[in-house]
Amino acid sequence: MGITKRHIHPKDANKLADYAKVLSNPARVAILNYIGDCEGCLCKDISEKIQLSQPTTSQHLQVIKKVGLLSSKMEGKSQYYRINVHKLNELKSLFQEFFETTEAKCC
Amino acid sequence: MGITKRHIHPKDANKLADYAKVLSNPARVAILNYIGDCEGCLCKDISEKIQLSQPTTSQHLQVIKKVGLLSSKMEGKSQYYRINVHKLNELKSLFQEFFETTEAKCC
DNA sequence: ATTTATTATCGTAATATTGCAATATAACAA
DNA sequence: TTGTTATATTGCAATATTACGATAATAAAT
Repeated sequence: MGITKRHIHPKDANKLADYAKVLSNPARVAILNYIGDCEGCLCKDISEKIQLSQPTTSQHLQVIKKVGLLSSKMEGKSQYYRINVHKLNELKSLFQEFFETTEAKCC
Repeated sequence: MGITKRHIHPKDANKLADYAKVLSNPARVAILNYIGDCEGCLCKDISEKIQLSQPTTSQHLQVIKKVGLLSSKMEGKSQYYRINVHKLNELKSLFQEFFETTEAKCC
């Protein structure tokens, strides 16, 4: 089918899976690593750094932004991307909790 | 294209993405949650619990097993799946490190 | 031997994802 | 206005993923 049956799974499972999906592509992980390195990054610079075309890079940026991990502000013709630390910490807690409860249960 | 250009990305990025991909489907997250609850789980029971067909459940189990998060042993006609705690902790550390270094860099 | 129970694999259809070229959009500069 | 620069969007082709029915494979029970 290709379609995931989200409705049959617990909310928590869907939520974690959604966040994991953002991290499930190495280009997006590389983007987050790179953005972490500078403060306010341009799509063009990112695309050069990660060696993907500008349209592809832009699309990945939208995917990451959609879940709230990125914020951006326009300045002139440049769009500066930043990591949303608040959201990053939310993810960090979610994953940590998942691993910890899973470990606690299975032992 | 549909094909991910793994070779252009850093090893770390590919590794994290590979693990994230396993968690990027709510059925697999639900499976890990359920297996955490019991010690040694049957595919049949899991498929009933998560409400997916036996073949689909079996496939998801193989995906999780492939990255080393599950071990299994045959007993009679039953296959008992267990969580590999060692691998689980490896993932936990990897994700934690990713979030922490990303946070440290961006502030 | 035949049935029953459990799991894995194969084949297939539907949908999703990835990546790029081409194009559109927007802001500034000359 | 025209040109330049940076980004987003659209359309598309190739591939991946998801889910299931049908079928095989295995072991125990009758």
